[in-house]
Amino acid sequence: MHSQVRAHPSSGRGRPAGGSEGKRAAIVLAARRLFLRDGFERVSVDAIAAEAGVSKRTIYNHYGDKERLFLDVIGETYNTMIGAVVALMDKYLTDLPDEAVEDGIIAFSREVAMFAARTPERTAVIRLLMSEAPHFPALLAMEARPRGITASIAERLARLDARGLLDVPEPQDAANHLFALTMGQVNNRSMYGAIELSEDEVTRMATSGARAFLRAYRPR
Amino acid sequence: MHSQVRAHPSSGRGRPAGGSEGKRAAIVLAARRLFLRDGFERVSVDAIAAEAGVSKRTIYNHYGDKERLFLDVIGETYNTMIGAVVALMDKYLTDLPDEAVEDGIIAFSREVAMFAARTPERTAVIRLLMSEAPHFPALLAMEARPRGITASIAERLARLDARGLLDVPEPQDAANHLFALTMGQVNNRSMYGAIELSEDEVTRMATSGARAFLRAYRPR
DNA sequence: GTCTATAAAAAGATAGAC
DNA sequence: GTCTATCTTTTTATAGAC
Repeated sequence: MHSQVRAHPSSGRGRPAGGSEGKRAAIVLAARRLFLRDGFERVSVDAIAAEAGVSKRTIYNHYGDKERLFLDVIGETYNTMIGAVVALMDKYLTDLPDEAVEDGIIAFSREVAMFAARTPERTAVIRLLMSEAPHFPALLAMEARPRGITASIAERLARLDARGLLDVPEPQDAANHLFALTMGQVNNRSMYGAIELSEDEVTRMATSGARAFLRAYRPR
Repeated sequence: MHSQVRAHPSSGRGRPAGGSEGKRAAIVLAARRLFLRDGFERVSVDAIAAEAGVSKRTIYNHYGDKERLFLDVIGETYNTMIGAVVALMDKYLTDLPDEAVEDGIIAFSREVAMFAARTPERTAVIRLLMSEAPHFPALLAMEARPRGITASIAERLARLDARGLLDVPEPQDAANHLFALTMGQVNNRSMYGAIELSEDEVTRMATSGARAFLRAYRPR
């Protein structure tokens, strides 16, 4: 059959060997790497133990079973990725000078689209979430999170509306549209990272998407 | 790779339920059902054999190994789904009377978004494609297909532009935008069907997306 | 072509020593 | 807490009869 997961035992060695906490961290790191790369079913607990440089029994002592380890690790990774996207949102779209709103939104869109296309951990964890959610309903508890992303955009758009720089009667809808026209386009076209997109493609998509957004929401 | 019904070696016509061709069809049906529901790794050849009502050995005689059966079945299912979407595109967006273009595009968007949300075979096969593509590079050969969908939209938009009913200088970009604002929104928000969306939610998303599209591409 | 029966390997989880 | 060694079940794939 196709290759089974066999990690190199050496790759996990050399870390602070001492305490229980160090081993736990090594397990999390190894599990994240392997789960994101190969999915739940294709990764064996043996492989995680080898990659982390601990025995399999130690993993079972810490987490009880493979499923719990998976949910723990993926949940944490997902939250980290959502946080990174929200941070990106907060970094841009703030304090745009009146005359640079349109350029600012275009630059923001490019940045966000490029981030979407070039952060393999983000795409991998979302692909994993989508494919495993039917088998681990607990994963669906995280569904509410992405709202935070567009909520963050909506807040900025409402501010731009208040300054009369955009015409955004429904900020939440508009935020969804900006998201769909930039990051959403990248997600769909790349199949969440399964298909590689060139930098040019991403830039063109984001730019044309942002321009369409501006035509729709520019004050008349 | 591609999966067509093989030419029957002995019989001239028909398909006796107990014959080789009948069994092959039963295998395909069972495999599609189980793979779409549970993914590649979670489905055993034993389970497929039981579901199809044939022996495991018969499956191996027909397909050689599990991977080939999977690629065959998923490839055929994916092509079928793409065809259904393109057919939907072709059904709408044609012969819109001058005064009903905007309403027609909104109706089209709702229809397409609802189809996207309510066709579990479509979402399941795309989720499967995304999650398995890294392990089966052959699946990536299908990546070119989705272009057919937006190309179909682009053609209609260009026609509406020629009639002066829309202002669409770049039909392919505009088609991508309409797709992103309707079906794309549904795909992203539902995580390709992993999260259930209410009918109201889908309708609201599609309607607001179509209206944003129209504001961006309405003639001035 | 199709079936029953059976390899051969790998998986998740546990026992018991230290 | 951690390790080595082992149990039990399930998996893919094949042998050989009909």
